[in-house]
Amino acid sequence: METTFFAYGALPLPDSGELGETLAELPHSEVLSYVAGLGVHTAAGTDVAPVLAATVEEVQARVDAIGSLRAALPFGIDGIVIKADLAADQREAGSGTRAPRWAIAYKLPAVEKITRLVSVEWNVGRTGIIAPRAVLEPVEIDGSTVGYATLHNPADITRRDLRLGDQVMVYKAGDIIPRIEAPVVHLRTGDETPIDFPESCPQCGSAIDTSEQRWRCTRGRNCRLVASVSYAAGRDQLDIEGLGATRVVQLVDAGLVTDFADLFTLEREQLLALDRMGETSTDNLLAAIETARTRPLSRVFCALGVRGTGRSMSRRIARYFATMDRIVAADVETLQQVDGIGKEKAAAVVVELVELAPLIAKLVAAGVNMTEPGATPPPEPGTEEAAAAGADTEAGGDGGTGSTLPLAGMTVVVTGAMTGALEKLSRNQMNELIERAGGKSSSSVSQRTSLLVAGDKAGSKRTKAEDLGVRIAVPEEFAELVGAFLAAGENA
DNA sequence: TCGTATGGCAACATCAATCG
DNA sequence: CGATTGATGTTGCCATACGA
Repeated sequence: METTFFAYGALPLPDSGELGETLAELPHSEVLSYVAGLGVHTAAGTDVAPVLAATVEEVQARVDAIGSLRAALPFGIDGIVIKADLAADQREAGSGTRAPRWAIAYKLPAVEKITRLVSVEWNVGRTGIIAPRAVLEPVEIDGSTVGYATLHNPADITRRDLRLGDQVMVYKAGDIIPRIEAPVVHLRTGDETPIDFPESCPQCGSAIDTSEQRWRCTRGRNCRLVASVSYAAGRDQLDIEGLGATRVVQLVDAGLVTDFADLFTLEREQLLALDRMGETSTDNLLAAIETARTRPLSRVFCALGVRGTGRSMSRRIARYFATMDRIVAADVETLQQVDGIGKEKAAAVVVELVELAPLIAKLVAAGVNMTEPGATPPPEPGTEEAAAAGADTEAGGDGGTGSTLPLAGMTVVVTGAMTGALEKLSRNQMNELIERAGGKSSSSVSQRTSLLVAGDKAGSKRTKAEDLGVRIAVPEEFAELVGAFLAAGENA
Protein backbone atom coordinates (compact mmCIF):
# COMPACT_ATOMS: atom_id res chain seq x y z
CA MET A 1 0.00 0.00 0.00
CA GLU A 2 1.33 3.39 -0.93
CA THR A 3 1.81 5.71 2.01
CA THR A 4 2.05 9.45 2.03
CA PHE A 5 3.12 11.89 4.71
CA PHE A 6 2.83 15.61 5.11
CA ALA A 7 5.69 17.42 6.83
CA TYR A 8 4.55 19.75 9.60
CA GLY A 9 7.92 21.14 10.63
CA ALA A 10 11.67 20.77 10.25
CA LEU A 11 14.42 20.27 12.78
CA PRO A 12 18.14 20.61 12.06
CA LEU A 13 20.52 17.76 12.75
CA PRO A 14 23.17 18.59 15.36
CA ASP A 15 25.81 19.23 12.72
CA SER A 16 23.84 21.11 10.10
CA GLY A 17 25.75 24.27 10.97
CA GLU A 18 24.37 27.45 9.46
CA LEU A 19 21.13 25.84 8.36
CA GLY A 20 20.39 24.98 11.97
CA GLU A 21 20.59 28.62 12.98
CA THR A 22 18.56 29.78 10.01
CA LEU A 23 15.79 27.30 10.73
CA ALA A 24 15.62 28.38 14.34
CA GLU A 25 14.99 31.98 13.34
CA LEU A 26 12.56 31.46 10.47
CA PRO A 27 8.83 31.98 11.01
CA HIS A 28 6.98 28.66 10.96
CA SER A 29 5.28 29.54 7.67
CA GLU A 30 8.65 30.01 5.99
CA VAL A 31 10.04 26.80 7.44
CA LEU A 32 7.16 25.01 5.75
CA SER A 33 7.75 26.81 2.47
CA TYR A 34 11.40 25.86 2.65
CA VAL A 35 10.53 22.21 3.26
CA ALA A 36 8.02 22.27 0.39
CA GLY A 37 10.75 23.78 -1.80
CA LEU A 38 12.83 20.67 -1.15
CA GLY A 39 10.07 18.62 -2.72
CA VAL A 40 8.53 17.33 0.49
CA HIS A 41 4.76 17.14 0.81
CA THR A 42 3.18 19.68 3.12
CA ALA A 43 -0.43 20.57 3.73
CA ALA A 44 0.09 23.56 1.46
CA GLY A 45 -0.98 21.55 -1.57
CA THR A 46 -4.29 20.52 -0.04
CA ASP A 47 -7.69 22.16 0.36
CA VAL A 48 -6.87 22.81 4.01
CA ALA A 49 -3.57 24.62 3.51
CA PRO A 50 -2.18 26.58 6.47
CA VAL A 51 -2.97 30.28 6.48
CA LEU A 52 -1.57 33.21 8.41
CA ALA A 53 -4.17 34.65 10.75
CA ALA A 54 -3.74 37.93 12.58
CA THR A 55 -6.85 37.91 14.77
CA VAL A 56 -8.84 35.41 16.79
CA GLU A 57 -11.73 35.95 14.37
CA GLU A 58 -9.58 34.91 11.46
CA VAL A 59 -8.47 31.81 13.34
CA GLN A 60 -12.07 30.90 14.11
CA ALA A 61 -13.11 31.45 10.50
CA ARG A 62 -10.39 29.13 9.25
CA VAL A 63 -11.26 26.47 11.84
CA ASP A 64 -14.89 26.59 10.72
CA ALA A 65 -13.91 26.38 7.07
CA ILE A 66 -11.67 23.37 7.62
CA GLY A 67 -14.33 21.71 9.76
CA SER A 68 -16.84 21.91 6.96
CA LEU A 69 -14.32 20.55 4.45
CA ARG A 70 -13.50 17.58 6.67
CA ALA A 71 -15.82 14.99 5.15
CA ALA A 72 -14.66 15.75 1.61
CA LEU A 73 -10.93 15.47 2.31
CA PRO A 74 -9.02 12.52 0.83
CA PHE A 75 -7.44 11.89 4.27
CA GLY A 76 -8.74 11.82 7.83
CA ILE A 77 -8.20 14.68 10.27
CA ASP A 78 -9.10 14.91 13.93
CA GLY A 79 -8.54 18.61 14.41
CA ILE A 80 -6.68 21.76 13.48
CA VAL A 81 -3.41 23.01 14.96
CA ILE A 82 -3.03 26.70 15.69
CA LYS A 83 0.60 27.79 15.91
CA ALA A 84 2.60 30.89 16.71
CA ASP A 85 4.35 31.84 13.49
CA LEU A 86 7.27 33.96 14.65
CA ALA A 87 10.31 32.25 16.12
CA ALA A 88 10.51 34.85 18.87
CA ASP A 89 6.91 34.19 19.90
CA GLN A 90 7.57 30.47 19.94
CA ARG A 91 10.58 30.93 22.17
CA GLU A 92 8.64 33.13 24.53
CA ALA A 93 5.86 30.56 24.82
CA GLY A 94 8.33 27.73 25.31
CA SER A 95 7.43 24.13 25.99
CA GLY A 96 5.99 22.10 28.81
CA THR A 97 7.22 18.60 29.44
CA ARG A 98 4.61 17.19 27.09
CA ALA A 99 4.22 19.60 24.22
CA PRO A 100 5.19 23.03 22.97
CA ARG A 101 3.00 25.83 24.27
CA TRP A 102 3.14 27.67 20.98
CA ALA A 103 1.10 25.11 19.09
CA ILE A 104 -2.34 24.13 20.26
CA ALA A 105 -4.91 21.78 18.80
CA TYR A 106 -8.53 22.55 18.10
CA LYS A 107 -10.24 19.17 18.21
CA LEU A 108 -13.12 18.30 15.94
CA PRO A 109 -15.77 15.97 17.37
CA ALA A 110 -14.71 12.32 17.26
CA VAL A 111 -16.61 9.50 15.59
CA GLU A 112 -18.91 7.63 17.99
CA LYS A 113 -20.32 4.10 18.05
CA ILE A 114 -22.73 2.31 20.35
CA THR A 115 -21.86 -1.04 21.90
CA ARG A 116 -22.61 -3.06 25.02
CA LEU A 117 -20.80 -2.88 28.35
CA VAL A 118 -20.20 -6.56 29.13
CA SER A 119 -18.23 -6.42 32.37
CA VAL A 120 -15.73 -4.46 34.43
CA GLU A 121 -12.26 -5.67 35.35
CA TRP A 122 -10.19 -4.20 38.17
CA ASN A 123 -6.52 -3.87 37.43
CA VAL A 124 -3.87 -3.03 40.02
CA GLY A 125 -1.09 -0.77 38.79
CA ARG A 126 2.47 -0.53 39.99
CA THR A 127 1.61 2.04 42.63
CA GLY A 128 -1.25 -0.06 43.96
CA ILE A 129 -3.88 2.05 42.24
CA ILE A 130 -6.92 -0.06 41.44
CA ALA A 131 -8.28 0.99 38.08
CA PRO A 132 -11.55 -0.21 36.55
CA ARG A 133 -11.57 -1.13 32.90
CA ALA A 134 -14.69 -1.74 30.83
CA VAL A 135 -14.97 -4.88 28.72
CA LEU A 136 -17.00 -4.06 25.64
CA GLU A 137 -18.63 -6.06 22.93
CA PRO A 138 -15.99 -5.52 20.22
CA VAL A 139 -16.87 -2.74 17.84
CA GLU A 140 -15.00 -1.28 14.92
CA ILE A 141 -14.30 2.42 15.23
CA ASP A 142 -12.34 4.28 12.63
CA GLY A 143 -10.11 1.40 11.54
CA SER A 144 -9.50 -0.47 14.78
CA THR A 145 -11.50 -2.91 16.86
CA VAL A 146 -12.29 -1.62 20.30
CA GLY A 147 -12.77 -4.14 23.10
CA TYR A 148 -11.78 -2.25 26.22
CA ALA A 149 -12.03 1.24 27.60
CA THR A 150 -10.75 2.76 30.80
CA LEU A 151 -13.19 3.90 33.45
CA HIS A 152 -10.56 5.76 35.50
CA ASN A 153 -11.94 5.28 39.02
CA PRO A 154 -15.02 4.19 40.97
CA ALA A 155 -16.36 7.71 41.27
CA ASP A 156 -16.32 8.03 37.52
CA ILE A 157 -18.55 4.97 37.23
CA THR A 158 -20.98 6.30 39.82
CA ARG A 159 -21.03 9.75 38.31
CA ARG A 160 -22.06 8.42 34.94
CA ASP A 161 -24.40 5.80 36.37
CA LEU A 162 -23.01 2.97 34.27
CA ARG A 163 -24.51 -0.50 34.63
CA LEU A 164 -23.54 -3.89 33.28
CA GLY A 165 -25.43 -4.64 30.09
CA ASP A 166 -25.82 -0.97 29.25
CA GLN A 167 -25.54 0.20 25.66
CA VAL A 168 -22.80 2.82 25.78
CA MET A 169 -21.47 5.49 23.45
CA VAL A 170 -17.83 4.84 22.67
CA TYR A 171 -15.41 7.08 20.82
CA LYS A 172 -11.69 7.34 20.43
CA ALA A 173 -10.35 10.31 22.30
CA GLY A 174 -7.87 12.02 20.04
CA ASP A 175 -8.76 9.28 17.58
CA ILE A 176 -6.53 6.97 19.62
CA ILE A 177 -7.69 5.93 23.06
CA PRO A 178 -11.14 4.36 23.38
CA ARG A 179 -13.39 6.03 25.87
CA ILE A 180 -16.95 5.54 27.09
CA GLU A 181 -18.90 8.72 26.69
CA ALA A 182 -22.14 7.77 28.46
CA PRO A 183 -24.78 5.07 28.74
CA VAL A 184 -27.68 5.34 26.31
CA VAL A 185 -30.38 5.41 28.93
CA HIS A 186 -33.38 5.08 26.63
CA LEU A 187 -32.05 1.75 25.33
CA ARG A 188 -32.21 0.16 28.78
CA THR A 189 -34.25 -3.01 29.08
CA GLY A 190 -34.37 -3.31 32.84
CA ASP A 191 -32.00 -6.28 32.82
CA GLU A 192 -28.98 -4.10 33.51
CA THR A 193 -27.19 -4.80 36.77
CA PRO A 194 -25.12 -2.56 39.04
CA ILE A 195 -21.34 -2.64 38.79
CA ASP A 196 -19.82 -4.21 41.88
CA PHE A 197 -16.91 -2.39 43.45
CA PRO A 198 -14.21 -4.55 45.01
CA GLU A 199 -14.11 -4.75 48.79
CA SER A 200 -10.56 -5.95 48.99
CA CYS A 201 -7.60 -5.67 46.66
CA PRO A 202 -8.29 -7.87 43.63
CA GLN A 203 -4.59 -8.61 43.38
CA CYS A 204 -3.59 -9.57 46.91
CA GLY A 205 -6.75 -9.39 49.01
CA SER A 206 -5.47 -6.64 51.28
CA ALA A 207 -7.58 -3.72 52.39
CA ILE A 208 -8.32 -0.86 50.02
CA ASP A 209 -7.56 2.75 50.78
CA THR A 210 -10.59 4.61 49.46
CA SER A 211 -9.68 7.99 50.89
CA GLU A 212 -8.82 9.37 47.48
CA GLN A 213 -10.71 9.25 44.22
CA ARG A 214 -8.32 6.64 42.95
CA TRP A 215 -8.52 3.63 45.20
CA ARG A 216 -5.26 2.04 46.23
CA CYS A 217 -4.25 -1.27 47.70
CA THR A 218 -2.88 -0.53 51.16
CA ARG A 219 0.23 -2.48 50.29
CA GLY A 220 0.98 0.14 47.64
CA ARG A 221 3.92 -0.67 45.44
CA ASN A 222 4.44 -3.96 47.22
CA CYS A 223 1.15 -5.28 45.95
CA ARG A 224 2.30 -5.89 42.42
CA LEU A 225 5.91 -6.87 42.21
CA VAL A 226 5.62 -7.59 38.51
CA ALA A 227 4.34 -4.10 37.80
CA SER A 228 7.04 -2.48 39.95
CA VAL A 229 9.83 -4.38 38.24
CA SER A 230 8.38 -3.73 34.78
CA TYR A 231 8.20 -0.06 35.56
CA ALA A 232 11.80 0.02 36.78
CA ALA A 233 12.89 -1.68 33.56
CA GLY A 234 10.83 0.70 31.45
CA ARG A 235 12.03 3.12 28.84
CA ASP A 236 12.04 6.23 30.98
CA GLN A 237 13.73 4.49 33.88
CA LEU A 238 16.49 1.86 33.57
CA ASP A 239 15.51 1.17 29.96
CA ILE A 240 16.33 -2.53 29.98
CA GLU A 241 15.61 -3.75 26.48
CA GLY A 242 14.20 -7.23 26.15
CA LEU A 243 12.59 -7.25 29.56
CA GLY A 244 8.88 -7.15 28.87
CA ALA A 245 5.98 -8.10 31.07
CA THR A 246 6.14 -11.80 30.22
CA ARG A 247 9.81 -12.07 31.12
CA VAL A 248 9.24 -10.30 34.40
CA VAL A 249 6.40 -12.67 35.28
CA GLN A 250 8.68 -15.62 34.53
CA LEU A 251 11.46 -14.23 36.68
CA VAL A 252 9.12 -13.55 39.57
CA ASP A 253 7.42 -16.94 39.28
CA ALA A 254 10.79 -18.66 39.21
CA GLY A 255 11.66 -16.85 42.42
CA LEU A 256 14.67 -15.23 40.81
CA VAL A 257 13.49 -11.69 41.40
CA THR A 258 11.96 -10.25 44.55
CA ASP A 259 12.74 -6.63 43.71
CA PHE A 260 14.34 -4.94 40.75
CA ALA A 261 17.78 -4.95 42.35
CA ASP A 262 17.77 -8.72 41.87
CA LEU A 263 17.95 -8.13 38.11
CA PHE A 264 21.57 -7.11 38.51
CA THR A 265 22.63 -10.42 40.01
CA LEU A 266 20.87 -12.72 37.56
CA GLU A 267 23.05 -15.46 36.13
CA ARG A 268 23.18 -16.73 32.58
CA GLU A 269 22.16 -20.29 33.43
CA GLN A 270 19.14 -19.07 35.36
CA LEU A 271 17.89 -17.15 32.35
CA LEU A 272 18.62 -19.96 29.90
CA ALA A 273 16.43 -22.25 31.97
CA LEU A 274 13.41 -20.06 31.31
CA ASP A 275 10.90 -20.81 28.60
CA ARG A 276 11.65 -19.11 25.31
CA MET A 277 14.94 -17.76 26.57
CA GLY A 278 17.59 -18.98 24.14
CA GLU A 279 21.24 -17.99 23.93
CA THR A 280 20.59 -14.87 21.89
CA SER A 281 17.84 -13.48 24.06
CA THR A 282 19.75 -14.27 27.22
CA ASP A 283 22.94 -12.58 26.13
CA ASN A 284 21.06 -9.56 24.85
CA LEU A 285 19.20 -9.27 28.11
CA LEU A 286 22.34 -9.60 30.19
CA ALA A 287 24.03 -6.92 28.11
CA ALA A 288 21.02 -4.65 28.54
CA ILE A 289 21.17 -5.13 32.31
CA GLU A 290 24.86 -4.26 32.33
CA THR A 291 24.08 -1.05 30.52
CA ALA A 292 21.33 -0.31 33.01
CA ARG A 293 23.88 -0.43 35.83
CA THR A 294 25.39 2.79 34.55
CA ARG A 295 22.22 4.82 34.09
CA PRO A 296 22.26 8.29 35.61
CA LEU A 297 20.88 8.81 39.08
CA SER A 298 17.76 10.50 37.72
CA ARG A 299 16.70 7.25 36.09
CA VAL A 300 17.71 5.02 38.95
CA PHE A 301 15.77 7.23 41.31
CA CYS A 302 12.78 7.24 38.99
CA ALA A 303 12.92 3.44 38.88
CA LEU A 304 12.38 3.33 42.64
CA GLY A 305 8.82 4.40 41.95
CA VAL A 306 8.47 6.94 44.73
CA ARG A 307 4.95 8.29 44.50
CA GLY A 308 4.74 11.64 42.81
CA THR A 309 8.19 11.48 41.30
CA GLY A 310 8.14 10.54 37.65
CA ARG A 311 10.57 11.41 34.89
CA SER A 312 10.59 15.18 35.31
CA MET A 313 10.65 15.30 39.06
CA SER A 314 13.33 12.62 39.26
CA ARG A 315 15.55 14.62 36.96
CA ARG A 316 15.12 17.74 39.03
CA ILE A 317 15.82 15.89 42.23
CA ALA A 318 18.89 14.17 40.80
CA ARG A 319 20.26 17.41 39.43
CA TYR A 320 19.75 19.14 42.73
CA PHE A 321 21.32 16.51 44.96
CA ALA A 322 23.76 14.85 42.54
CA THR A 323 24.12 11.68 44.61
CA MET A 324 21.69 9.17 46.07
CA ASP A 325 23.29 9.63 49.49
CA ARG A 326 22.33 13.26 49.49
CA ILE A 327 18.78 12.52 48.42
CA VAL A 328 18.37 9.92 51.12
CA ALA A 329 19.93 12.21 53.72
CA ALA A 330 17.70 15.15 52.77
CA ASP A 331 15.06 16.27 55.24
CA VAL A 332 11.66 17.71 54.40
CA GLU A 333 12.97 21.29 54.30
CA THR A 334 15.86 20.47 52.00
CA LEU A 335 13.65 18.56 49.58
CA GLN A 336 11.42 21.56 49.23
CA GLN A 337 14.32 23.45 47.68
CA VAL A 338 13.67 21.43 44.55
CA ASP A 339 11.35 23.15 42.12
CA GLY A 340 7.95 21.49 42.16
CA ILE A 341 8.29 19.90 45.60
CA GLY A 342 6.16 21.40 48.32
CA LYS A 343 5.38 20.38 51.87
CA GLU A 344 3.22 17.39 51.12
CA LYS A 345 5.34 15.85 48.44
CA ALA A 346 8.50 16.35 50.46
CA ALA A 347 7.02 14.54 53.45
CA ALA A 348 5.80 11.67 51.28
CA VAL A 349 9.18 11.29 49.63
CA VAL A 350 10.98 11.16 52.98
CA VAL A 351 8.64 8.46 54.25
CA GLU A 352 8.97 6.35 51.12
CA LEU A 353 12.73 6.64 51.02
CA VAL A 354 12.91 5.16 54.49
CA GLU A 355 10.91 2.18 53.24
CA LEU A 356 13.14 1.94 50.21
CA ALA A 357 16.44 2.07 52.10
CA PRO A 358 17.06 -1.68 51.89
CA LEU A 359 16.38 -1.70 48.17
CA ILE A 360 18.72 1.24 47.64
CA ALA A 361 21.42 -0.51 49.65
CA LYS A 362 20.95 -3.58 47.51
CA LEU A 363 21.34 -1.52 44.35
CA VAL A 364 24.50 0.07 45.67
CA ALA A 365 25.87 -3.36 46.50
CA ALA A 366 25.06 -4.49 42.97
CA GLY A 367 27.22 -1.70 41.63
CA VAL A 368 24.42 0.44 40.24
CA ASN A 369 25.41 4.03 39.54
CA MET A 370 24.16 6.48 42.14
CA THR A 371 25.36 9.77 40.75
CA GLU A 372 24.10 12.31 38.27
CA PRO A 373 26.69 13.26 35.66
CA GLY A 374 27.24 16.96 35.40
CA ALA A 375 25.26 17.86 38.48
CA THR A 376 26.88 19.94 41.16
CA PRO A 377 25.39 19.57 44.59
CA PRO A 378 24.57 22.71 46.57
CA PRO A 379 26.73 23.65 49.55
CA GLU A 380 25.85 21.49 52.53
CA PRO A 381 22.94 22.81 54.50
CA GLY A 382 23.50 23.41 58.18
CA THR A 383 26.55 25.34 57.12
CA GLU A 384 28.08 26.19 60.49
CA GLU A 385 31.00 23.93 59.63
CA ALA A 386 31.35 25.31 56.17
CA ALA A 387 31.18 28.86 57.44
CA ALA A 388 33.75 28.15 60.12
CA ALA A 389 36.02 26.71 57.49
CA GLY A 390 36.20 30.23 56.14
CA ALA A 391 35.95 29.16 52.55
CA ASP A 392 32.44 30.28 51.85
CA THR A 393 32.92 33.88 50.90
CA GLU A 394 31.22 33.03 47.65
CA ALA A 395 28.49 30.99 49.25
CA GLY A 396 26.88 34.19 50.49
CA GLY A 397 25.04 34.54 47.25
CA ASP A 398 26.27 37.80 45.73
CA GLY A 399 29.07 36.43 43.62
CA GLY A 400 29.01 32.80 42.77
CA THR A 401 32.32 32.78 40.93
CA GLY A 402 33.77 29.81 42.80
CA SER A 403 30.51 28.20 43.78
CA THR A 404 30.52 25.87 40.81
CA LEU A 405 33.35 23.86 42.37
CA PRO A 406 31.94 20.63 43.77
CA LEU A 407 33.70 20.93 47.12
CA ALA A 408 33.31 24.67 47.60
CA GLY A 409 33.18 25.50 51.28
CA MET A 410 33.81 21.94 52.40
CA THR A 411 36.44 20.47 54.67
CA VAL A 412 37.32 16.96 53.60
CA VAL A 413 39.23 14.22 55.39
CA VAL A 414 40.54 11.06 53.74
CA THR A 415 41.00 7.73 55.49
CA GLY A 416 41.47 4.10 54.60
CA ALA A 417 42.65 2.58 51.34
CA MET A 418 41.42 4.16 48.14
CA THR A 419 39.75 2.01 45.51
CA GLY A 420 38.46 2.41 41.98
CA ALA A 421 39.63 5.46 40.07
CA LEU A 422 41.40 6.80 43.15
CA GLU A 423 43.33 3.63 43.92
CA LYS A 424 46.72 4.87 42.79
CA LEU A 425 46.53 8.25 44.46
CA SER A 426 48.74 8.96 47.45
CA ARG A 427 47.30 10.76 50.43
CA ASN A 428 49.00 13.88 49.21
CA GLN A 429 47.54 13.56 45.74
CA MET A 430 44.16 13.12 47.34
CA ASN A 431 44.61 16.34 49.22
CA GLU A 432 45.61 18.13 46.06
CA LEU A 433 42.55 16.78 44.38
CA ILE A 434 40.35 18.06 47.18
CA GLU A 435 41.80 21.52 46.88
CA ARG A 436 41.53 21.62 43.12
CA ALA A 437 37.87 20.87 43.56
CA GLY A 438 37.50 23.85 45.87
CA GLY A 439 37.67 22.08 49.22
CA LYS A 440 39.96 22.27 52.22
CA SER A 441 41.75 19.09 53.15
CA SER A 442 42.34 18.15 56.72
CA SER A 443 43.82 15.20 58.54
CA SER A 444 41.50 14.81 61.47
CA VAL A 445 37.77 14.49 61.81
CA SER A 446 36.00 17.14 63.85
CA GLN A 447 32.69 18.93 64.00
CA ARG A 448 33.98 21.13 61.23
CA THR A 449 34.53 18.26 58.83
CA SER A 450 31.96 18.25 56.02
CA LEU A 451 32.90 14.97 54.38
CA LEU A 452 34.95 11.91 55.18
CA VAL A 453 36.18 9.85 52.26
CA ALA A 454 36.47 6.41 53.80
CA GLY A 455 38.16 3.60 51.91
CA ASP A 456 38.66 -0.01 52.94
CA LYS A 457 39.97 -0.69 56.42
CA ALA A 458 39.03 2.75 57.66
CA GLY A 459 39.27 2.81 61.44
CA SER A 460 38.86 5.38 64.15
CA LYS A 461 38.27 8.31 61.84
CA ARG A 462 35.29 6.57 60.40
CA THR A 463 33.92 5.78 63.83
CA LYS A 464 34.35 9.36 64.90
CA ALA A 465 32.68 10.65 61.77
CA GLU A 466 29.74 8.36 62.38
CA ASP A 467 29.45 9.60 65.94
CA LEU A 468 29.53 13.21 64.85
CA GLY A 469 27.12 12.61 61.99
CA VAL A 470 29.65 13.70 59.39
CA ARG A 471 28.77 12.65 55.89
CA ILE A 472 30.78 9.65 54.69
CA ALA A 473 31.51 8.76 51.09
CA VAL A 474 33.22 5.71 49.63
CA PRO A 475 36.07 6.46 47.21
CA GLU A 476 33.90 5.66 44.20
CA GLU A 477 31.32 8.25 45.18
CA PHE A 478 34.00 10.78 45.86
CA ALA A 479 35.56 10.08 42.48
CA GLU A 480 32.22 10.84 40.83
CA LEU A 481 31.93 14.05 42.78
CA VAL A 482 35.29 15.36 41.66
CA GLY A 483 35.61 13.43 38.43
CA ALA A 484 36.52 16.39 36.25
CA PHE A 485 39.36 17.45 38.56
CA LEU A 486 40.67 13.93 38.77
CA ALA A 487 41.46 13.83 35.07
CA ALA A 488 43.18 17.23 35.23
CA GLY A 489 45.44 16.06 38.04
CA GLU A 490 46.53 12.90 36.32
CA ASN A 491 47.74 14.77 33.28
CA ALA A 492 49.62 17.35 35.28
C1' DT B 1 -7.96 30.39 46.26
C1' DC B 2 -7.35 29.10 41.73
C1' DG B 3 -4.88 28.10 37.47
C1' DT B 4 -1.72 24.79 35.92
C1' DA B 5 2.05 21.34 35.55
C1' DT B 6 2.79 16.73 36.44
C1' DG B 7 2.07 11.97 37.25
C1' DG B 8 -0.30 7.97 36.19
C1' DC B 9 -2.94 5.35 33.35
C1' DA B 10 -5.13 3.14 29.35
C1' DA B 11 -6.09 0.67 24.00
C1' DC B 12 -4.51 -0.77 19.90
C1' DA B 13 -1.89 -1.73 15.58
C1' DT B 14 2.27 -2.83 13.72
C1' DC B 15 6.90 -4.43 13.04
C1' DA B 16 11.20 -6.85 14.02
C1' DA B 17 13.62 -10.30 16.40
C1' DT B 18 13.83 -14.65 18.22
C1' DC B 19 12.29 -19.15 19.86
C1' DG B 20 10.77 -23.86 19.30
C1' DC C 1 8.08 -21.34 9.35
C1' DG C 2 4.53 -20.22 12.52
C1' DA C 3 4.12 -18.37 17.07
C1' DT C 4 5.55 -15.49 20.70
C1' DT C 5 7.37 -11.48 22.57
C1' DG C 6 8.79 -6.86 23.07
C1' DA C 7 9.01 -2.11 21.60
C1' DT C 8 6.80 1.80 20.07
C1' DG C 9 3.92 5.83 19.15
C1' DT C 10 -0.04 8.23 19.97
C1' DT C 11 -3.12 11.52 23.49
C1' DG C 12 -7.08 12.34 26.52
C1' DC C 13 -8.65 12.23 31.09
C1' DC C 14 -8.45 12.58 35.91
C1' DA C 15 -6.59 13.74 40.42
C1' DT C 16 -3.53 16.18 42.99
C1' DA C 17 -0.12 19.23 44.68
C1' DC C 18 2.38 23.23 43.69
C1' DG C 19 2.93 28.00 43.78
C1' DA C 20 1.61 32.66 42.61
